[in-house]
Amino acid sequence: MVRAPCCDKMGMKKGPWTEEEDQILVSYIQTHGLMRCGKSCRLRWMNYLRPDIKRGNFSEEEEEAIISLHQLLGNRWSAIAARLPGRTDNEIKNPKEKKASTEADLESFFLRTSAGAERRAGNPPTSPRQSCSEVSSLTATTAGESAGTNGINESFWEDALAMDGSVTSMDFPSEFQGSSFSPEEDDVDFWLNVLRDAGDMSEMLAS
DNA sequence: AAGAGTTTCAACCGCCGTTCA
DNA sequence: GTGAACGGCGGTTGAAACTCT
Repeated sequence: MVRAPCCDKMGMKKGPWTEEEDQILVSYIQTHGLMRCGKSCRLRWMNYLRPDIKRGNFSEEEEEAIISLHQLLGNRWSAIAARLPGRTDNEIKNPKEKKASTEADLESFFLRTSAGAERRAGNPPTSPRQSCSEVSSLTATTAGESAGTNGINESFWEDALAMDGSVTSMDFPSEFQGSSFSPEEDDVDFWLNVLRDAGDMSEMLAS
């Protein structure tokens, strides 16, 4: 599998430099005397100068998304940033200590989720088997293709279901066991919806 | 007012995967 | 097929800004 070049994503040209492009670059450097390596220029552009960069504080929604995605993806800052338009990986990882690194913050976020409401109310976890089977049926109908191409293993399910707080990894869908998995960026929204639905179903089952 | 301590965040580093000659 | 260059990433650093005493 070959990752699509960034140039394709951004509508930029790729491939060998032309004579004309070389001349433009040379004259620019001679005129402006920019003594920066390409890597440094790229970083500056990507993290600061890009016109679509969104500056300023994170909204509450963005903070919650970051916390959720961090639980789901770990320290894959670029993958998290890809789900937050206008935000950079640098911006997200820099204040991470204040976002989700403390138990208190995680608990605070958790208590705002549907499953957290159960925990807050002191209710015992609902049936893991029922909840998990609900999740598995969701994945079977909605994520059939992506499961086939990505593969999903136990650790993903443990991480994902742990977010709900009321289900365990006791009985993962058998078709997902034993295969390797690395969530694709494009699947994150899907998995967040799965987790959200799992929380909602736990409440339904408990009532 | 000023020095110490803390926080913020842009920039850098090094590694790894991809591309291309 | 191979090696150098490049791009992208996560982790880290350090200077500036801010807060506290």
